[in-house]
Amino acid sequence: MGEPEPEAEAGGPQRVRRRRATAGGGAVMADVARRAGVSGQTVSRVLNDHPRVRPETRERVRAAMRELGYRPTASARTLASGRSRTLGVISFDAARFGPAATLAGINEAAQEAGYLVSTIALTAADQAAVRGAVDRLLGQGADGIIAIAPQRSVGEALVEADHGRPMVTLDKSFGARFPVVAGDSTSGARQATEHLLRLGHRTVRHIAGPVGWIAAEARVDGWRAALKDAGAEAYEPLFGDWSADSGHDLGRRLAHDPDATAVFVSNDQMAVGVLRALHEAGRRVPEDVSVIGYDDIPEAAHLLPPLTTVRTDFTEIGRRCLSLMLDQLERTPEPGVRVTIPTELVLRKSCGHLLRGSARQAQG
Amino acid sequence: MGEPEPEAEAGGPQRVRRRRATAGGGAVMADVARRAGVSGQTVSRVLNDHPRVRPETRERVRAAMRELGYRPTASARTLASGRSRTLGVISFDAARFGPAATLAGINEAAQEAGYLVSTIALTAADQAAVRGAVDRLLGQGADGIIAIAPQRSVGEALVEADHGRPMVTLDKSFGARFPVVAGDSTSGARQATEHLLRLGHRTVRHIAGPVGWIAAEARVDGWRAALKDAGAEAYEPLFGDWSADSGHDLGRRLAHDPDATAVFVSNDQMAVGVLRALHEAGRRVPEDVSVIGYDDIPEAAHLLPPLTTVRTDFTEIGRRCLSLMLDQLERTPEPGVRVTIPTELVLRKSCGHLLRGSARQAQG
DNA sequence: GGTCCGCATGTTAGCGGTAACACTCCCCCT
DNA sequence: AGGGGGAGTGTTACCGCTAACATGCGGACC
Repeated sequence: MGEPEPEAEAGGPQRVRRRRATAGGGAVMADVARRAGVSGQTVSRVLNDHPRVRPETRERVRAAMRELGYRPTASARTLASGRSRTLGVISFDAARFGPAATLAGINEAAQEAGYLVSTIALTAADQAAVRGAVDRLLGQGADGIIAIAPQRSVGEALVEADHGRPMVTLDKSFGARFPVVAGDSTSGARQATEHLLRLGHRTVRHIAGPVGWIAAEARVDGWRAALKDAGAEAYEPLFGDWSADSGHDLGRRLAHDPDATAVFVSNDQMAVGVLRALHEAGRRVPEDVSVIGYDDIPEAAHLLPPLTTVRTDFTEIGRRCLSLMLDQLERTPEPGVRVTIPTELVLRKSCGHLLRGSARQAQG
Repeated sequence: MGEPEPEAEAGGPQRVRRRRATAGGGAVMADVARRAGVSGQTVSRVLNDHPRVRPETRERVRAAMRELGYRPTASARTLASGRSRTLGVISFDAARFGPAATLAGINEAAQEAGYLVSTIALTAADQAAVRGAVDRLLGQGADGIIAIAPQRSVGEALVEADHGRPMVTLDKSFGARFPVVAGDSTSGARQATEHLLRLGHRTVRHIAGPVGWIAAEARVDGWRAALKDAGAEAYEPLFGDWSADSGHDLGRRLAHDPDATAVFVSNDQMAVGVLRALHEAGRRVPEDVSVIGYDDIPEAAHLLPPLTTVRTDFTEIGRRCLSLMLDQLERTPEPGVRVTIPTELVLRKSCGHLLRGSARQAQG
């Protein structure tokens, strides 16, 4: 049955054939070359769509590849060429909607561009962890790194862990060192606040994201700016941790303050908690209190009441990250680009007019 | 200033030094070896924690690595050893909470085990896409593949795309071909249904996930089994697409049927839509209708009313996937293991007793 | 006191590709 | 007719690392 091993009985203790690095012991380039009657280099050229190959030869090589089920070995290509067609992504809080959706956008776009994505999900934002992640990704041969750096500390660690390869970051700018993509949090917060003010509320309270988070702070800024422009009083924001639990806790504090008639919440999850706290305290939304969230998670339209919120297109953010990365990788990079993804206020039913001290009439 | 290029002026047109494959032009093993005064092989041994190295030598090599900022080149290691310490993950619907949380669990556990994770997020469940993903992952040198295969068709495609490397799948079993991890959907659905029956409801309606999804069908089975055991009538389930939007649509249909006093919904997102539909139709939860969801998303506790639901520990699912993978990779694999992650009914406020034809008294 | 053995380390030959260069043809121009 | 040049292909030398084998050395053993 078994084929005779080539040179199986030649003199002396033969070196053991080393395990192949290919998956499933498949064919390698030399096998394809032999079968197609060409050199390895020609196979390589076919593989890389090099123009200088006669169509007929190309077809012969392709056929040989198909027949042998040939699959190029990425590590060998990477080693020889210095390019891996792999991108590294560092993410935080990957289970939350925003980051997860952004990640999905990056993945999708990467796939279309023929890149593979290696992800490292970090929990701690300390410098050592970030640096370690960058090291592992680069060691793995990543052609570039996309870092979701939602916290200031992460951004700083990233600058620390500097390296030669292209990089794109999300949310945090470092003096035009790397291109940055971000949702326009300041403007989104401003829109939300102005909408509430326009409805007649004397001022707008704010439940913010945690200190140190870029987006959270940008939203605080936008909110504060809108209040200032309108000459409205700015209460100190309450800081949550993005979770519905924290929204609920903080919402209870606001619920007991009869002066609080309008709340801008820094994300929809916390808004869910706020809505519940208000409901439990017997304050109706939007009749007594108006609430605006942020992000427009898919469930926002179905909350009770449907939540007015600021929509962020996370998928688009992810796609833009990727296109910026490709610019750096394959075209002439513009240094220090900053892409801002516009936001849109989505009017639903959680806001109402404030008329002579009492709130009425839903308006979105 | 510049060091003299070694052999820079030796005879004739020198070959151009090829670009290094290392990131940032860093040091390579030979540099470390030279600096430590040992051979490359010894450096390699230190790198791989080989025991046969004198502690003193080991320390010298480590110091040299540190001083040069040496970082091993993964592609070279992979090429030479056949192992990449990279795992491939194929996921679907990566922006939804369940898959995203599972992915996060996998990532976290992989990191602890020293593996890197490459993710391919698929949108279409067709065979070609799945096969392509497997090919790319293997070509990239993945040591094994974890496939989140929530749909029957994906599972079948996976069997089709068979290959030599270890594999772990999520949700779908293929006659004990690969180890499988899954939440215990059937039992979770049964618990939920039985709880509602125990509260006195004559029967329980079901809003199911889409046809073809393993978990959705398992929940239908569990629900049906519980009804059968109790001798309760089984209405045809309504099939949604997991989204709150579809839950809202389907919920409207139920809301107009006064006989519908208890609903088991196949995930929490759809339940959000159902809650809204019920509210809009003027049917109170839990007084008129009891609702149970599935998954226990972090917001479930803050819905109005707080949602009774079946908790699934997605992070644990992810971790178990990884440990099963490691078993195959590094230990003696048990073939065809099936790990089932238990579920737990979390009682909150969306269910109530049905007394003499009218519902009352919240009980979780 | 020589042999055997095991530890610590070095040497050699790849892993599977790609870059640079060399080499044929064959056509076109002068 | 001879030379230049480009298209198509082959040759060679690596990329950075590891497996297998080889070597040197000191101590235990008889």
